Amino acid sequence: MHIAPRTTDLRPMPALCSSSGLSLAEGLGPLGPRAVVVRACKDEEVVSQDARAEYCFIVVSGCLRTVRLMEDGRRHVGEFLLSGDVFGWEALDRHDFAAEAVTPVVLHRYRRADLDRHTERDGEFARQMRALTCQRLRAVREQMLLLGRMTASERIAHFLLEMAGRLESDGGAWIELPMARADIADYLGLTVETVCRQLTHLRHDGTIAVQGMKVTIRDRRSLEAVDRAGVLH
Amino acid sequence: MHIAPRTTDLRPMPALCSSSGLSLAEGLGPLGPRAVVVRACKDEEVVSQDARAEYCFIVVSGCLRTVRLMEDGRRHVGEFLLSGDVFGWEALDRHDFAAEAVTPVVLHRYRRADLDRHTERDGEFARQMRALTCQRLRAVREQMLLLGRMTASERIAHFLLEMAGRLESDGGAWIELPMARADIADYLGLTVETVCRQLTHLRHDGTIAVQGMKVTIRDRRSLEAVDRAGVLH
DNA sequence: CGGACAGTTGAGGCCTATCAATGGTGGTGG
DNA sequence: CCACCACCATTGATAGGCCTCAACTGTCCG
Repeated sequence: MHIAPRTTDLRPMPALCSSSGLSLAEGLGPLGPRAVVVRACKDEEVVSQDARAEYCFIVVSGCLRTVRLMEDGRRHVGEFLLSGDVFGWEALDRHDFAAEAVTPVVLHRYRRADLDRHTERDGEFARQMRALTCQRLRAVREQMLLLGRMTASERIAHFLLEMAGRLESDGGAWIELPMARADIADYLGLTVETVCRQLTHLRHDGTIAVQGMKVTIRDRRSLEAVDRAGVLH
Repeated sequence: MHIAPRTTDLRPMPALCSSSGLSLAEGLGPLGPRAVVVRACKDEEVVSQDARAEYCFIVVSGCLRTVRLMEDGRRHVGEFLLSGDVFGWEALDRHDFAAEAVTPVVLHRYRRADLDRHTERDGEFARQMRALTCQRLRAVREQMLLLGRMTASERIAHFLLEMAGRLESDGGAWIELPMARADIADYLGLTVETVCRQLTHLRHDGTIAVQGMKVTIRDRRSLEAVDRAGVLH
């Protein structure tokens, strides 16, 4: 595993509030596994595809992407990881994808062996980790429906709503997308050009406003009308 | 949850060998949760989408599909479940997809609450269930790459190799696909017509032979050459 | 100021979806 | 036992959505 070179201080696991509503920290007392703070700069690889899965991470700040590459260069982004998200826990022997920093990131790193031991001792912690994995599975399955059956405009609408829900809006309605168009394209199974065109289309409709990486949703109804096509009932 | 009406006998959990190399039965002694045998006929729904997740199932024989529907009728098949596969374990509060019988199936049904209790008592069992969930996650992620970035011919090649690996070949090289073309199409994010055309193309190439639902791979190299595009290295 | 790179927009083509028709097969009822 | 029907599989013709290629713009940074 390729770890960012500036691994720094060692400290007990901090209290951390997960954006997904679950906290890895809950249930871990001062006797729990210790975290190593890891930093990575933009586009740096934190975990290599096929690397032995020795560590597990929590995102403290910043954004990462999980990436799979094909021989001929085609790329797929599995998911974006934001503050509070956990990754590396669901690996078996090896990571089956790479994790790269989309922005500069701060992570807490845990030895999986330590967490495994802790899991066996703390039933509540085990339950939470299991729930985390199940949530991940649910999210990935929803993405499968998107990739298999949705049109480009539906994918974009879905993506914008997802990000609006996960990212902090700074008081106003503006959200700052941390990732580039290419990342969005590889996440949605589209090309950069198609992503641009769809955004332009929504902009001309007045549904959204775009300024570089900043986006604001002006007409949430319209977006949801497109996105709702993907939900039963 | 809509359970097949012919729920029958009650019996202690049987020894069962999973096709994925893991057995839910392992680690469960005679004191483990009890299984109810459930049967469902072709196309019968075993679990409804959004139903409360009360039960967990192991496939004893037959084949099922997990299905998600969109308002306008578009359908997505998440995965095919074969003998030894477990489903319902990874649900949180509710199942986020339906499970339908592709062929007549026999299942063993467990109360999730019972399994949860057993999980807390038996660390080895818990580890196995966790590994099962992780394997499922890995499989679903691979499918994401397929849906997001592979061409129709690559998807078909990948599918045939996957099924050849999972299904019993009857001594000869012939495998009997349990599912219809429409199921394959919804699984691969294609249309029925495209699936047919790709199979025809492979047949004309001499790569495979097709007789209805029976398929045999005549030139494995060719298939792998197409499929390998999806794997790194 | 210039080069690199991300984003945007345009033109054209290809792959796959859509629509339509035919062939094959299994089940059912006369 | 066979005719009929429903359904699935297959094949063809056409259209459309998204990709590919290309040019241009804007921005950041050396």
